[in-house]
Amino acid sequence: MYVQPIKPIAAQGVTLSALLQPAVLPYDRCSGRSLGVCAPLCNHGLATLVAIAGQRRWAERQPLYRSDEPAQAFYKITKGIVAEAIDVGDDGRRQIVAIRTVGDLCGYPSPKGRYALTGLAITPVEACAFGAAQFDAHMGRNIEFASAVADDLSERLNQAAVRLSVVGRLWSVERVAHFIVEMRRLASRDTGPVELHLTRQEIGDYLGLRLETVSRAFRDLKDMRVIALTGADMVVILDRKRLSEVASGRF
Amino acid sequence: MYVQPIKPIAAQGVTLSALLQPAVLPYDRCSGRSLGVCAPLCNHGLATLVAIAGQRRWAERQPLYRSDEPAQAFYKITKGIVAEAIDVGDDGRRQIVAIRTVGDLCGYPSPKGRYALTGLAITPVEACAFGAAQFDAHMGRNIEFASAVADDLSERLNQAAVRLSVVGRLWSVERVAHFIVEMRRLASRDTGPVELHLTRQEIGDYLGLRLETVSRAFRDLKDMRVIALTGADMVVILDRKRLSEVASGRF
DNA sequence: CGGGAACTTGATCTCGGTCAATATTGGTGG
DNA sequence: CCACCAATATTGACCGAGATCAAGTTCCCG
Repeated sequence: MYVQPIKPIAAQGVTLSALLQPAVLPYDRCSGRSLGVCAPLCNHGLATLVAIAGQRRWAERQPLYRSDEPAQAFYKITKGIVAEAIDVGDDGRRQIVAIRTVGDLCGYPSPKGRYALTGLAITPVEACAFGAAQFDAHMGRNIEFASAVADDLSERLNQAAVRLSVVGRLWSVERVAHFIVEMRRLASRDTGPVELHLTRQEIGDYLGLRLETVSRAFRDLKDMRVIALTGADMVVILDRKRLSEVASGRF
Repeated sequence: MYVQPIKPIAAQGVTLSALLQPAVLPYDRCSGRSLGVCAPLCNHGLATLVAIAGQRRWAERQPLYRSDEPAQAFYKITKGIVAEAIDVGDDGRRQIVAIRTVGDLCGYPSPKGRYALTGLAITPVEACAFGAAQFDAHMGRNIEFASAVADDLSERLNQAAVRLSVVGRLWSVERVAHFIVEMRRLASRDTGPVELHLTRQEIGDYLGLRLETVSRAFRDLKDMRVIALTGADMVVILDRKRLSEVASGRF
């Protein structure tokens, strides 16, 4: 089963080749994560929704959307990793709220019809764009879809609760351990080294730490023989049990 | 318009007088907050949903539900304040994820049919209980209700993002200032002193701080002439503008 | 191979945690 | 109504995790 994108919305930095890419998307890609939203999306009322979807691409470190911008579109990621961030104060403090990947929806608008967060492409990203208004309209017509969206949001809310306790209650080494476990799960491949994708600065913004502290926490985990680093971006997990213990605040 | 509770579900610590209380609930109380959920709840499919609702009460510091317990019921708070918390590690660390009050739904189960969080009555609490299964069923039938739930969840998710940036990126004084602003909004009455309801320990668990640090932050805000304390639980806001500046990380 | 960005490491400082000693408050019973 | 007691809050002294400042080092990428 294939989703056929129609009328791609113009994106900043969109290339001609992006527009010329095969006009079909493997359905399997959609079902990578957030199956709850994906399944009804693809099975029911598909024709309606597909008519409003367009495929878009972003290069590494490009914003998909910015906080406070009028929310014109939602995105369902089909490739790559997106960080959703919020700026704090006016002295450059930033908090990465969530990391999204293939199958996830991102760019839910806040009540006032504007993006609450800034979406940043951590890797090159591809995503299906849905008009926000049409998305809403579809929700109002298709009950299975509405339920699936509610389930998805509920799941995110639980993730947010975990994030909050990580940032609020764990020590730096525990937070970084937790991050590594999360990134392994994100890769949906529990063998081989874990690719982090984020810089130390970004990991810090995700965990509420300074980049130097993140670096030192990696060193500590190395010294504990829990992980090994092969390049700054590649983590080999040596002691999975210990890692998840540390990650959950049990030493 | 009134909601008539039928067949109250047995609650631990429920008193006879609670069961004997007037079998009607003023609708106005329902619409205090989370109007999106409340309105369709009360206007559409009311008969169905009311048939599964029961009124319950809890005393101060009693749990409404506990994390990992099978989720039998959702609650819509009709009176009082509830803290939703999660335990971290096994050394007594605790994170209060959210503070809910009149009109809010709480006790959404996590995917596995168990409560993700522990709900704690901060004040004496009254709430309408809905069977989880019936709630789901109702969502599957009533599209307006499903949309309203999705909107409510979306709103909470945005709140969670703010919470995350508060705990991850603000200094202790800024966090406490933010807490005071939140509690003023919660009281839905922007005049007169703000009642905190939470102990210093609980405020600490909410903000990711120690109780001593919370106490010192209150003193700092007093010294800055931004607030005054009349009793540990009563805050008088002296400089609202300054307070909200501090609360958002701008000194 | 050169240059810049990202990472690591070290030295020092500071905010918040920890431990401990009062002070205050609120609830209970005489 | 008041005295007492336990729970909570405040304050102080000290410590330590993490922030800050400052070099170096490594790793890409052109």
